[in-house]
Amino acid sequence: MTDPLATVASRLAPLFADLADGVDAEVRAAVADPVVRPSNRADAQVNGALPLAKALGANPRDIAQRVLDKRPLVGIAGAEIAGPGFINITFDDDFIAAELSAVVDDDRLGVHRAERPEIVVIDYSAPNVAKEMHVGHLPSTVIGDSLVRIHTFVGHKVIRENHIGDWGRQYGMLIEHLVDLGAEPGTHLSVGDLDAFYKEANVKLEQDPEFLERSRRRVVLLQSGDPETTALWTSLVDVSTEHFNRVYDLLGVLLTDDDLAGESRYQPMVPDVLTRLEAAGLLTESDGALVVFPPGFTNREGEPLPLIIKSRSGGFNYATSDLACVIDRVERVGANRMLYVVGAPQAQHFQMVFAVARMAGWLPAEHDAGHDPAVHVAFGNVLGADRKMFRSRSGESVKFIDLLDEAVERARAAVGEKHADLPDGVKGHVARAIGIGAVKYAQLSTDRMRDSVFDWDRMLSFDGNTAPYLQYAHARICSIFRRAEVERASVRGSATALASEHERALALAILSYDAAVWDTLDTLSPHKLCTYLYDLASQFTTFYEHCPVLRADDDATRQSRLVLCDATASVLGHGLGLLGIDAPEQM
RNA sequence: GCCCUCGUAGCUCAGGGGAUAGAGCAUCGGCCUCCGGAGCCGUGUGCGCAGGUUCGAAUCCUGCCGAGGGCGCCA
Repeated sequence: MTDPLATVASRLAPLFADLADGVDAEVRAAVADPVVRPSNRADAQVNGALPLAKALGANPRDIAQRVLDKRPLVGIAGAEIAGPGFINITFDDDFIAAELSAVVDDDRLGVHRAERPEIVVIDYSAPNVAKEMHVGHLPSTVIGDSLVRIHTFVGHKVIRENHIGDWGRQYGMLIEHLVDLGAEPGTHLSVGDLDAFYKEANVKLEQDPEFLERSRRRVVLLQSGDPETTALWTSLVDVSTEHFNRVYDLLGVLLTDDDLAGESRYQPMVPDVLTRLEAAGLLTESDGALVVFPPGFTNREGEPLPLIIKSRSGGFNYATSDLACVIDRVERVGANRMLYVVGAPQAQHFQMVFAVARMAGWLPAEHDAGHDPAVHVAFGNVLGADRKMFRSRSGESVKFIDLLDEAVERARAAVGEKHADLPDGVKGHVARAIGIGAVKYAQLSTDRMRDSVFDWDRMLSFDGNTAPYLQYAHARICSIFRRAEVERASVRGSATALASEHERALALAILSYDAAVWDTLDTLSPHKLCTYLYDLASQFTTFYEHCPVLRADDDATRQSRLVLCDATASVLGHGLGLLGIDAPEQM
């Protein structure tokens, strides 16, 4: 734990707790928090004396003074009481320097591990078989990938699940269409354009009664496990996953075929869901369907809203397989926690599924950390510059692969223009890092609950809170070392002196990485990490502007500043890595 | 009709009980022979509205307005 604010908090907390001793137990928990926050008047400020004084009926400044009388921050920081009872904290330079060298030496860059590692299932991406991936899959795929990386980094065991849509009534028509195209079971398909394929099948379904009937029969065959039908279905899934993998490879996310956990996988467990709900006495018949009524949900007429387990026609729908999923993840996988990275419109669905799972006693116990065992990590839409759903000029949804190709092309043009002398091989790699990074970062850098606006020029800009800006900062630092002909690792044991405010500010920013990562994790909000990295890069730019590194006045200063450069680059590179974004050494 | 999410500067977004609300872009004005000018400094404007809780509210609560979404057998 290198977050300096956390260090202060840990020193002050017992003292606040002591003073709060006489307070009613219920309010004590809240009032004993020192409330250490960043400040624009000092390195940090402690606000906890005010509420504590209120609870004790005492003077806040007196409370603050009694805390400081114990001299809890010796060797860490100076403190003075300000205003109505704030404690302003100014860290000792020696303390910052010591913490910094610890971070520089640490391959975790100061980020502490989870105290209690958990098994975390993260459900994300979830494209549909026989359809091309489109922009709509961007948020889930990119946010999910980042959450996977961050959870893994702090020591959780992460189970990636790509809950692809590979089951349902539409597979009857798709398989029949395959048959019409002359497909043999087991042969390798090359369905050129998945979207066109899907549309063709759909047209036939609407126009050809004979085809419709065949499709219906085919659904039954599929559900009953007919070998030939299953083989055709499998080839359809295979050609789709090949397409998914092309997207994932170009995008640079961790998903592989091993992570595929389509709806089909959970079909065999569906009867068990029914049995268990029945045994728990939760199942009700309503309008011919078997349902569960979780309390608190109502329909348009104000009547109780059911979660439908088995439809009137005898079919199961996605609520049922989602419940099967919960059971599987908790009982077979051993999940302590499940994250569903799925769009906000499905909020009510997940609330109901979680409610029913809880009623049935299937959810894991909540941990002491207080977080929910099942969380819908919701996000808003991707909008165009016109604030409407982002679409191509022809009004179609934009294909994911086209989007990524365009991103790389645009980045290639920018790189060619600005750094024409890069070797071609490097240029291609850099173009990809910048283009893909720009798309990912644009998605990750805003609060996921808000709709995001897709704007090529803004996301590819080298100014502002963008991937290229961060990548540039990183590359520029790498170039300092190249120019100096110094190995970055070689400076890591050197002493640092924080002579100027800019060096201090940069060092403190580096030390905040721990807090930034954990804040991101606690709120499942990658944009907090983005904001931090942008702030770090800005601090670096300011530092670099004011503090000559290679032209420093003396060797010790130069060496000290090289340490700051190295640490900054390490955190930038690592932080971008947690977002799933590459940081080239030159660009 | 009920429920959920969102509303912060001209634009795109941070900040989500703490003192004087920040950044980028755009505007305007300066600076610097610059260790990668993909630079630096300055400049103006803002918390949708109204109540409430609190020592303290952009932040929490209620109502209203506005935008989007959801509300029984699709996923």
